[in-house]
Amino acid sequence: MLSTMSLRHALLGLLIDRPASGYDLMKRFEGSLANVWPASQSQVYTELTKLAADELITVSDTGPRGRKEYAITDAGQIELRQWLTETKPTRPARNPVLLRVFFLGVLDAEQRADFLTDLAQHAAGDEAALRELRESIDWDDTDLSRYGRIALEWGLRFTAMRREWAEWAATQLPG
Amino acid sequence: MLSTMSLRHALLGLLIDRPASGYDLMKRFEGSLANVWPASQSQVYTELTKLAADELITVSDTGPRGRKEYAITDAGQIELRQWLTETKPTRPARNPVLLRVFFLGVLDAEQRADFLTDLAQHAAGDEAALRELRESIDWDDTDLSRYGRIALEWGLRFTAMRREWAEWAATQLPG
DNA sequence: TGATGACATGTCAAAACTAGAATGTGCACT
DNA sequence: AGTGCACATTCTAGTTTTGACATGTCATCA
Repeated sequence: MLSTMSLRHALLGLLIDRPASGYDLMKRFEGSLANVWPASQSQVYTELTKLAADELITVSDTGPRGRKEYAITDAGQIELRQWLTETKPTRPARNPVLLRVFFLGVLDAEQRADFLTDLAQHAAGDEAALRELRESIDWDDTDLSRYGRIALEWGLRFTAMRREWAEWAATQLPG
Repeated sequence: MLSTMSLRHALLGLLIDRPASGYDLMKRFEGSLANVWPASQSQVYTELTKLAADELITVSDTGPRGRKEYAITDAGQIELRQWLTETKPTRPARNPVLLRVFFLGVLDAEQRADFLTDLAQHAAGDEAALRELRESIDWDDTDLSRYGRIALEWGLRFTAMRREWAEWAATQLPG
């Protein structure tokens, strides 16, 4: 059992709000959590089966088309709280962009400049998309809404930082 | 063959500078790339074997204690350049911190505040460590040095952003 | 009634990653 | 001569992730 196991906690966190089926969870994922913890369909169903086996969730209801609605158990709630409060030493995340930056010397001057221009433009695009997302959501008073907004702000600041850095980096290239 | 495969490119990138053994590469990793692409010892050796099998690198020399020195081949150089210029659709990265933020509502007010204070402090600590790293390195005129500096600046801006965001987020918590 | 599309779950193989154990060699110093 | 450390590689076992494939059901509407 690894210390990460974050998909399970993402699912537990969604289920603490209200019971849901795998299909429901997939859709709720897309709206919010997919931005911070992408997961495929097969992963979600596999993890739900495991969570049920570990009795952190139970099948609370069944519906048409074999629908299974899951609800979080007491043990699941405890597990979720434990995970939330456990402070992690969080090792540095992988960064494919910076990995490329390290080896920019391999390219010629024009390609290098293009690379950074591309990054700046992508960041600007992401920034615009997040702004649009912020406008499109009707923020209510629920927890998920409040904390989702805070997470979105992180994204906005991050994209701004990436854009500014890429623009600065372009000025640092050898003439 | 997946589109990522970034460890191979990290190794190719290091080998383009000069030939090295697995052991050498591990050490060079620790100094620089480990910050943007952590890899374990077993991963490095496994990948070197595969790279050699794919003829992107070859054993250029052998030494005491079974040492095998690898050199990049022409095919390897082509592969590296290709990877560097290929523009990636780059899906959103996993973010365990933000995942937790989404579920902060589960905790009580004090725990929530502690959580964000912790984040701010960790970010501040990381920022200080990076500043120290920047001072401790003797930056020369090599490519790795120039681009390493640019990557480090990314880290500095990122940690600053994280700290500022965590401080701001604390002001957004419900009274 | 037939087609379509949303609903709904599941299985599989391959690749990647984690975490460590196991094994041994050569060098330098006392 | 002995000892300890840096050098150096390999293997194993388990977990996670990816990406696809397979299978079937229900509701709606033309």
